[in-house]
Amino acid sequence: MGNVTIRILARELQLSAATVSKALADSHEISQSTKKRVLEMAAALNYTPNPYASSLRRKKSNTIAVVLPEVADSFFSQAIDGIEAIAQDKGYHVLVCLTHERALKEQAILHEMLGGRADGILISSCSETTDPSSILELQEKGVPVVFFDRICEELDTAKVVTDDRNSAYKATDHLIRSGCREIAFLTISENLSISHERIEGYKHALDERGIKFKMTDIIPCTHHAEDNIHLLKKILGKKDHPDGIIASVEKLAVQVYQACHELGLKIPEDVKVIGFSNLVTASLLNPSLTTITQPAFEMGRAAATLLFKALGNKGADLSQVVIPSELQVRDSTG
Amino acid sequence: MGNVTIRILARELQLSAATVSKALADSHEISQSTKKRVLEMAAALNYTPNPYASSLRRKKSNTIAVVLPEVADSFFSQAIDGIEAIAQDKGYHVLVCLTHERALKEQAILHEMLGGRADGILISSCSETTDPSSILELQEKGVPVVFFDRICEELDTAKVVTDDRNSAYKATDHLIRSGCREIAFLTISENLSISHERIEGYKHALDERGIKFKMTDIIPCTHHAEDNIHLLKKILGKKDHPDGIIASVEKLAVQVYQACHELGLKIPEDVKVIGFSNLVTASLLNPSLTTITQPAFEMGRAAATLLFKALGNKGADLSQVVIPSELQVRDSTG
DNA sequence: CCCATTTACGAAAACGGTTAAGTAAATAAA
DNA sequence: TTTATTTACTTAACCGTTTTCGTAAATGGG
Repeated sequence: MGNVTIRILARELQLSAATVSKALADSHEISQSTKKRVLEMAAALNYTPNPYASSLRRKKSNTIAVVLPEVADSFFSQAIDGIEAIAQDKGYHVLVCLTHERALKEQAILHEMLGGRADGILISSCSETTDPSSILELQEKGVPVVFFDRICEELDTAKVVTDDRNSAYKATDHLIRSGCREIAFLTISENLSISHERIEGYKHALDERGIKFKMTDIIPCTHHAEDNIHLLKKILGKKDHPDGIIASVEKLAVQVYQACHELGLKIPEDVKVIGFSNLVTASLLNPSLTTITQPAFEMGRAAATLLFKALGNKGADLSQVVIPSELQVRDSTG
Repeated sequence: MGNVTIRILARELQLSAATVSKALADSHEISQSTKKRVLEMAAALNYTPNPYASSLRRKKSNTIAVVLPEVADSFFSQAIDGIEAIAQDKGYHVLVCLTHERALKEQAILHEMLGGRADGILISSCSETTDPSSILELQEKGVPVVFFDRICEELDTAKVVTDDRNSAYKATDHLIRSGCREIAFLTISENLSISHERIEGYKHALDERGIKFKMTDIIPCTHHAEDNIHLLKKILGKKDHPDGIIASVEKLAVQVYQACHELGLKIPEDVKVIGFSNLVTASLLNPSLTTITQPAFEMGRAAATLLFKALGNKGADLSQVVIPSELQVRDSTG
C-alpha cells in the first residue's frame, strides 16, 4: 500500500529524487558516501523500484517475449529453458505467450507487442499461415525478432534452425537401409518451414535410392491426438500398410506407438518408426525409439543470444544459425 | 520510432487525450459517434497502447508471474498450459520465472515482485528451504499468492495440491500387494511439502501392513541425473536390493529405468517401480510404467482460477483445493 | 590570486495513459 | 419559463523513474 517510492527515499535522506536515482544506478556523478547512504536506506525501507515507471521512462522493458504454439512439448519446454538461462543471465524477464497453433492468436499477440511490452521477440510460428505484416511492423519499430525452429522463410529476420532437410534425409535413408520401401511421412502442417524442409530431405533420400515419391505417403495430421490415432489405425490397419513411418514432430511419434499398440502391430517387425523427438524417455520406450534429436536447449540459447546481440547493436542482425540434429538409432528401426 | 501515442490520436481527431482514452475504454461518457471515429482512427494509425504507461497509472499490470523450479518437466509444463489458458481468457500475461531449484534465486524473484511487476503470483517452491518473508511481504502489499503442488505449509495462502499422502499410500499399498517387502522411496528434498506428505502416506501403508519403516529406505536424490543414476546403480547393484521403488518425482522414475537398463535388472521381475509422473509416454515405456498421475493441467487451472478470484475480491482468499491423483496400474508393478 | 575544470548535487521536464474535477450545452422536470 | 439534470467533452494532475540542464562549491593550473 503506502508504497516506498524513490521520492520517499529521497525525503528520508534529505536528498533529491534525482540524486537517489543516480545513486541507485551507481552513477559517477554521485559521491561514494552518498551512494552508501542511499543503498542502506533503500535496504532499510525495503525499497523495490517500480519496473513500469522505469520502462515507461527508459522506453525499455527488460523483457523478451517468447511466442510459441505450446509448452507441453519436450522440444519447446527445453528451448524455453535455454532461452530463460540466457535471459536470466542478462537480467531480462521472459513473457511466455502461447498461440495454441492458431494464427489469429499469434497475430493478436504480435500486434500487441507493438505497444512495447517486450524489447525483443523470439518466435516459433504456429502451424497455420503466419501473417508477415505484424512481424514487419515490429521490425520497422526497431523491435528485433528472432525465429527459431519454425521459421518464416519469406521474412528477413535472424533465424535459428536445425538441419531439418539433412536430418530428414538421414532418417529416410536409415529406414531404407533397414529395408523399408513404403515410408509414410507424418506431418502436422504443410505450410510450416520445418515440414517443407523435412519433406524435401525425405524426397531426396527416396529419389537417391530410386524409390518413387507418392503424395499419398505424406500424411497430414491434426493437433488432436484422438483424430490422429484414428487416422493412423486406419492406415496401419490395411494389409499393404507402410513398412516405415517418419513422425516429423514428437507428439506424432507417441501417437504412432499408441496406434500400433492398439492394433497389436509389432515395431520394428511390422513397421519401423523414427521420430523427430526430444523425449528423455525415447530410449526407454517399448521398443526404444530411434530419433532425430534436436538440440532444443542449444537452439533456445542460440536464439536468445542472437536476440540480445541485436538488442545490443541496435542494428538488425540477420544471422542464420543452423545447429545440427543427431540421428540416434535404437530398436524401433532395428 | 515516431510512436503513435494517445495524444497524437487526439490531435488527429481534434479531441482531447482524455476523450480518446475514455472512448477506447468504451466509457459511457463518450458518444457512440465519437467512439466510432476514435476506433477508426486508432485502427488507421495502427495505435497500440503502451502497456507500461497504463500499468503505472492504474497500478495494475495485467500480468501474473509463475514462479517454479523448471519447465522441462511434464508436470510443470502441463500446469503452465493450464495457467496460461485461464490467464489468456482473462486478458492477462504470464511471466515465467524459473528458480532452477535454488532458494536464493527464488527469493530474488519474489523480492523483485514487490515492485509490482505482477498483480499476483503462482508459485511452486523450490526444493531448498523457502524463506517465507518475501511471501509475507507480498501479501502485506496486497499481492495475492497461490501455491500449487509444492506448497509452504506454514504460510496462510491459497493452495492447490493433489492428495499426495493418499496417493503415496495407494502406491505403497499397491507395491505391497504386488509382493514387495523392501520398498525404497526416492525423494529429492525432505523439506518439500510434497515429500513430507508422500513419505507420510508411504509410512502409513507400511505400518498398516506390518512392515517396519527404515530410514535407510528413504533415498535422497539430487537434481543431477548422473549422480542419481550412479547412486541408484549402487543401491540396486547389491544382492539384497529393494524389491520395490517409489519415485516421488517424474525425473527419478526415468532414472530408475535407466539404472535398471544399465544393470540389466528386469522390471518388474527383479524390482517393481511406480512413479509420480505425468509422462505421456508412461504407457509406452518398456515395461509400461505404473504411475500416480497428477492432474497437472487442472491444478494449473485451479491455481490460476483461485488467483483471479483473489484479484477480483481484493480480499485474501485462503482456499485450499485438493485435486486427486490417479493410480494407473501398468506392467512395471505387474 | 584568478580562471577553468571537476565534483556533487537539485529542479523540472519528460515517458504515455488515466482519472478526478470542472464546464458548456442539451434535455428534462417543475 | 426556470431550474435541475444529463450528456459529452476538456483541463490538468498524477503514476514513479530517468535524464537533461543547471549551479554552487571544491579543486587545479598558471
